Amino acid sequence: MNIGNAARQSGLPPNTIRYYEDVGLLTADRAANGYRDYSSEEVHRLRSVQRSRSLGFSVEECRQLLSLYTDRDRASSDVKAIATEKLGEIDRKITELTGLRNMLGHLVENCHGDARPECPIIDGLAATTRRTA
Amino acid sequence: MNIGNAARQSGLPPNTIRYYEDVGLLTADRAANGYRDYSSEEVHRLRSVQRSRSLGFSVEECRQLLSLYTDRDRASSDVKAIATEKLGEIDRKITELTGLRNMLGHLVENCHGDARPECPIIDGLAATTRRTA
DNA sequence: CTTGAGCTTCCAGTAGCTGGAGCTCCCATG
DNA sequence: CATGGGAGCTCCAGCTACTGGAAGCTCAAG
Repeated sequence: MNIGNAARQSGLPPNTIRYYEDVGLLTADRAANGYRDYSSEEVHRLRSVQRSRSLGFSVEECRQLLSLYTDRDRASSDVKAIATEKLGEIDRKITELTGLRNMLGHLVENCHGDARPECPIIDGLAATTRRTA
Repeated sequence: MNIGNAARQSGLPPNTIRYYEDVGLLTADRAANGYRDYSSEEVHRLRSVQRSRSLGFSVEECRQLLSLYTDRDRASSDVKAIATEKLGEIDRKITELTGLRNMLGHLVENCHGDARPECPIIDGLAATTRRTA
């Protein structure tokens, strides 16, 4: 599969995929004509990076996450340590997103949606933010 | 409160806070000596930006999110539209994080944590990724 | 009144793309 | 078989969002 197809399937622009290759996040086979050639496994890796990046993980963190299910030579204790660390971050992110979600959910439910600049929930938000702090 | 204190309370480095001021994401009062002076409200805004950025929202999106509970002159319909749009994104992020969480959770639970390079779950991960695709 | 931590501005550098120029390649159509 | 267009290639410049450091000012403690 060439890069355009891989791009569509992974949700990443071709240039970004090339960039990830440049920085060693992934490798691509080359066809006889010099075109990059992606297996479906590599496309899954691409998707995984796309997802992780959009969730606020750095490229370095993506590298770690990828290594969890790619480096079969890696010791299990290593896998466990990294996975556990990332789990903590993920749980924190989920908690924070859920808080944000609730806040915006209230906003949507309680606002009138008309042109009136009065939104009863907005006043509560500072307090909400304060509680989370 | 001066910038160092605001930095500790918001989790953002001072230079980043100054940068956010440069790009107009927030404003800071100035004390007589020229030092920036932050109210607790502004610290909450900082925390909110820190959180949103770490969750993969761009600075522009943070600007929108901030405006939801700051611009009291904004029409409610506007607030509702933006909030609804962001809600969708947040739900998607939560779903993806939950998927990632489950994957890593299995990894941690089922790996031995010793030096053996055999981790029974790793084989399943490609399939998991495939299912999510 | 000095010392040092913390503040100021400004500027250079880095991470992570993004878009474009200038080229080649492939394939469908005339 | 030629040819036009869409997709690939490399390389490079530019952008976003910081990050770190220099050079200088401020303030509280000793």
